[in-house]
Amino acid sequence: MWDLSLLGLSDRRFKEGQALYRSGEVFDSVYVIRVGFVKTVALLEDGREQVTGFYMPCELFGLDGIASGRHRIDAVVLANSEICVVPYHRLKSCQSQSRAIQNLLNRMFSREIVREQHMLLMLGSMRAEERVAAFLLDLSERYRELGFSASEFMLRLTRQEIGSLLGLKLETVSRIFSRFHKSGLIEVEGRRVRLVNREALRLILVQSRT
Amino acid sequence: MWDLSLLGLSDRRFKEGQALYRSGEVFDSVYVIRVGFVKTVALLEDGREQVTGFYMPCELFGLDGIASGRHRIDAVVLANSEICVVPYHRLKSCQSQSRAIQNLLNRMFSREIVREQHMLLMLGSMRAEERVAAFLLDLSERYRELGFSASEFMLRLTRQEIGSLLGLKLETVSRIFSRFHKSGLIEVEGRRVRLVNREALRLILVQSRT
DNA sequence: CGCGGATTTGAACGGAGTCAATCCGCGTGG
DNA sequence: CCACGCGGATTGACTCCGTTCAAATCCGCG
Repeated sequence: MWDLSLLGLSDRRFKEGQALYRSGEVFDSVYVIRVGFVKTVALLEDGREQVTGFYMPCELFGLDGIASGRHRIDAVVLANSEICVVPYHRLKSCQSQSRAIQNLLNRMFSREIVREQHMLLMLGSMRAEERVAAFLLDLSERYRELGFSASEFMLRLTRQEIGSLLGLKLETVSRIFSRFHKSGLIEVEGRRVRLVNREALRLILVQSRT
Repeated sequence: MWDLSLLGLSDRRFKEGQALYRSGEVFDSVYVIRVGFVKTVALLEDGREQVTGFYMPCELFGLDGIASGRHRIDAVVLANSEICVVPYHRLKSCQSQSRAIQNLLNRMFSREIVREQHMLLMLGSMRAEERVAAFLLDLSERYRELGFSASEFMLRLTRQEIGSLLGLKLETVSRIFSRFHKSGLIEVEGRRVRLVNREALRLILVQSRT
C-alpha cells in the first residue's frame, strides 16, 4: 500500500470546502489523503465545471501539476480531512534514492491514468443507468479495500457532484436512485446507500443492449 | 522534447491495423511514435468500445500497463508506422541513473493525466458541436507543434473513430462537419480538413450557453 | 467494372435535459 | 421552543439534442 511515512511528513488538517489548490496556481506538492475525501474539479472558461475525480483515504492526487508546473484543476476537500502534503522536490529526491519508491510512484501514476480511462469509457459509452451502477460498484469496492462495509456506505458527494462526475444532471441521478430503489437494487436515504442486490447492479453493466 | 535516443533502441515498423498490445496482455514496454499514428481503445464486456486516445509522432503511450502489469486497453496503429518500443526495465534503469530522465518521465506521466482530464471535461460537459470544435483545434495545435500546417491537415481517424473518441455517433460527427462547412468554419473533403475560421471555432467553445 | 467500407443526409424516436413545484433536514435566530 | 430560511433532493411535464434506422452516394481498390 501507499506509505510515505518514511518521508517524515506530518499531516495537515483541512476544513470542508477548503481548496487544496486551484487551477492556475503554481504546482508545489502532491497529496495523500489520511482521513477524509477530496474532489477534483475541471473548469471551462464559461463557468461550467466537471468533477474529474473523487479521492478517498490512502489515495494520491495532484499529479496533474507536474507536466506544466501549474495545476490545471481545483482540488476541494469534502469533509474535515487530514491530508499529507508531499512537496514535489522531496518526492523527487526520494525517488532518485530508492528504486522501490521510484517503482511505487510509477505505479501510482499509472493507476491514475487507468482510473481516468475508466471514466472516459463511462462517459463515452455508457447510458445513465450504467454509469450510476458503475459508480456505486466502484465506491463499494473502494470502501471494501479500506476495510469498511462494501454494501453500506455514505456518499460524500451531493447529487449535483455525482452528476457532474458521471456527466449527468442531478435530477437524472436522483431519478435513477429512485428507480434502483423501486427495483430493489439499493436502499437510499439521503447520502446513505445500501447495496441490496449487487449482482443485479453488475448485470446492468454487463448485459449488452439490443 | 521527448528523446530516448540515448537508450540506443531502434524503431520497429508496424502495419496499418496491427495491434501493439491488447487488453489483458502482460505489460512489457512503453512506446514512442516516430512516424505514424496510433489509437488506444477501451473495451466493455458486451463489445462496445471507446477510443480513449489518439497519438501522434513524438508522443508516448502504453503507460496504463504499469499499474497492474497488464494492459487495460488495446493500442492499434492507424497507418504504417515506425514506433520505438521501450522495454520498461530499460526505462526504469535509465530513470534511476539520470535525474533528467526521471523528471522527464514524471512530466510525461503527468501530461497523459492532463490529456485525459481534458477528455473527461469534453465528454462530461460539452455539447456535440463543442466537442468537435475542441477536437479540431487540438489536432491543429498538435500538428503545429510537429512543424506541420496548423490550418490544413489529415484526419487519421474515420468518422466512426472520431465519434467514439468524442462520445458521439458517426452520423453526428458527419452532420457537424457539414454544418461547420456550411457556416464557413472549415472545409472538408474526406479526411482532409482545412480550418477556415479558427476564431469562430474557438468561439463555439468559449461562448457560454444561456 | 463492381464490390465493400466509409460518408452523407433525411425522418422519426427517445433518453436525458430543462423547468418548475414541492418536500425534506437542519441550523439559526427570534 | 418553534418559525423560518436555505440548500439539497425528489418528482412531474415537457422539450430537444443526439441517436437510430434507412437510403443513397462516394471512393479506393482488386
